[in-house]
Amino acid sequence: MASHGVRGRSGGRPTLRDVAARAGVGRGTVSRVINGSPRVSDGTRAAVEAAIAELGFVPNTAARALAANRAGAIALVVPEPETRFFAEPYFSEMLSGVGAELSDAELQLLLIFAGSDRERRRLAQYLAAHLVDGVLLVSVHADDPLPDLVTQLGIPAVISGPRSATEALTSVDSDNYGGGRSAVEHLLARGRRKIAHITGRLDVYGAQRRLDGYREALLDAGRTADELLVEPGHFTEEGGRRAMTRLLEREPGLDAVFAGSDVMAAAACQVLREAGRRIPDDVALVGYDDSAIARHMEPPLTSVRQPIDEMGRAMIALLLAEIADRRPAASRGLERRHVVLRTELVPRASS
Amino acid sequence: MASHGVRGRSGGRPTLRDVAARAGVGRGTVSRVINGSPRVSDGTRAAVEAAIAELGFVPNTAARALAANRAGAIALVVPEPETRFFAEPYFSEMLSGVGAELSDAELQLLLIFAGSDRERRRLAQYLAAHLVDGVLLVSVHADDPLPDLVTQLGIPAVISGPRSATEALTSVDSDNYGGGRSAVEHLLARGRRKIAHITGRLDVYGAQRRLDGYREALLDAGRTADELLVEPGHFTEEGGRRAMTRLLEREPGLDAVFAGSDVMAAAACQVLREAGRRIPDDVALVGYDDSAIARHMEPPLTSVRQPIDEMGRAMIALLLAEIADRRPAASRGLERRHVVLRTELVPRASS
DNA sequence: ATCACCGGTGGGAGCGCTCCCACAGTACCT
DNA sequence: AGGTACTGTGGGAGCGCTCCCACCGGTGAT
Repeated sequence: MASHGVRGRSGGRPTLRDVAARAGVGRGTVSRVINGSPRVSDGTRAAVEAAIAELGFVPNTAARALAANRAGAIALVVPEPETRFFAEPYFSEMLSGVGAELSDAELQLLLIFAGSDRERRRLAQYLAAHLVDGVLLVSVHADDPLPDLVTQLGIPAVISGPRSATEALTSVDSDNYGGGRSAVEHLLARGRRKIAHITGRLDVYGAQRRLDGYREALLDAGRTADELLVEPGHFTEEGGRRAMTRLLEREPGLDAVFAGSDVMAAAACQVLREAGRRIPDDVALVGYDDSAIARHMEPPLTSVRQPIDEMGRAMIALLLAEIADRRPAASRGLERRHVVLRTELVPRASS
Repeated sequence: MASHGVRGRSGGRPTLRDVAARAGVGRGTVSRVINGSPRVSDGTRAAVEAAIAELGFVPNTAARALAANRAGAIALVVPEPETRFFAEPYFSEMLSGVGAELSDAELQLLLIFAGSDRERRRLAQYLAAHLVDGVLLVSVHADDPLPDLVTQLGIPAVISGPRSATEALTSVDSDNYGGGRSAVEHLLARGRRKIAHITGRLDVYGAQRRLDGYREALLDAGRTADELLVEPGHFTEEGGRRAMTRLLEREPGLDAVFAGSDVMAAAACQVLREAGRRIPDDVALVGYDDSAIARHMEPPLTSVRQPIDEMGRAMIALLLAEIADRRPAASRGLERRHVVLRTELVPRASS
């Protein structure tokens, strides 16, 4: 008795061949069924599906990946240390959007931190080994070499905040310009006259765009955008505090502040209060992100909401398209896709 | 010209066969080198390593997994919705311990949430497909069917808080009993006489053990453990608030509270203050977890620290051993391993 | 009736690796 | 001298899948 071909060593699990035998069809047909090919008659498909159910067949991912030359996984790369990842609700929300959109596709999502040099080297190796079919990049700074590495390796990628107006990678972003505008327009509509702006790090493109929105909203309203009313806050609590302090010294007559993030708005709020200013009576305050902080501040903070989970969804959709496009290897490098989602002002008691 | 065997379609990447040709050795030898087999002479090994470096060879994971019948990945399963995962610093710290210990092993870590029914079904499929070589289970409730599923599928697993004293799975835990004791002993040493305890959910084994430690420390000190001084708090802020309120009504003369978690301690702190009690003058307070909350409370909270990152490390070490043990399929089911790491009381101003 | 064509199907030939058997060579015993 | 053992090595035979070519029979055009 030859023991040849009786059953593999994969823990006794049925294989595609077993299914084919059971259903009385060829291996190719079973493969077509599990891959949803339209070139299978209804009767055959039903028979194969029955056999799959009876045997409890689950395709072997490794074999699939090997034969089809794809990894069956995509990576969400966070160029930050883990601690920041957990601290920022931004990532959590992004992750849930990504997960939701991905749950249909039979792709595994890998979460990769690239905060330290060590981790970055590991990532580079990882990408070089083509262990993922595509990459999602979030929270990338303007001078980060990561996007170039990815481009160079020819790995499909989508970035979640373009690094500049001429971003080479397919990107998803929220309308930072519009968000900045809406904050200012809201304050103007409330009768505020002297509106200051605490910016984020201006090497982050989104922060720059919020500033642009702030300026142009003022100009369009027939005012001059006074540069003395603009102060950088670097997206940090400490930066926000310093910026607010300086603004108060320089422009004690201000009656509104638009902060580039909720964290900075919270810091500004403290400084204002310490200076004896009441919110919103003396000074109106608007933040950005509509994070948990905004809702829990006293008074609750008016803030510009970004549809982060939608952004996650959009990233996956674009990435899947990139991956699919890749096979024909056709017209690459020409038309790049950029999706911009709109923001929404959430008015609360602070303005 | 036959195009046979020239180069695979894997994006032009070199294969093990290319390395073998380049080094002038057989394929088996190259395989031995990359797998660190000792049965290779030094000279040959050097030659192969040189060839690998020159070609920039990276083994194909899928092929490896297929041939060796292993997945090359392990899963960290969190039976909670994502939101809680991000909210609890516990997980973040655990993850970093796990990551640190894992970075040497060439295993991929998958983070899997199993909060919803849908996610659980997905996970079951995942495990059934043997896409991971082992599973790390954290934060599992006593009645969760997950551990049984894993056992049934014969997947190596380590659990991070045993479900009972007779946990069947290999487990890692901190010394909850000792932690409870140390909190009480600390309060006794500070001269406190009437020490209350707000427990966590008692269907969580660790919470039960903390309670045991509380009781026995009191008995060992020659006091009776008054059950009227024990009140369940369910590990939640709201639960902690209610428990403290009830304790104050029932035992207005208490002069110390040991809470089963920092969150509950924070809630208790509020209630005490509203009741006009000063901390630590009137009532001393001790928490559990030594989380960020403890450090930021006013006054800073004395708390029992668990070495969470060490626990993560230990889990990986045990899991790797389980996976290695599995091959010989020898004496299974007999000796189970249980590691208990010691806790440490961190004294601060609240006691 | 002849031919091209197309939906539906079977199965060979790999994908790149690991496992394991076979075998050469050396060393050490009887 | 012949046996035994062990180290180091080569390469065949898969692992379970996808891809693709060949083929079969039924249509519609010629």
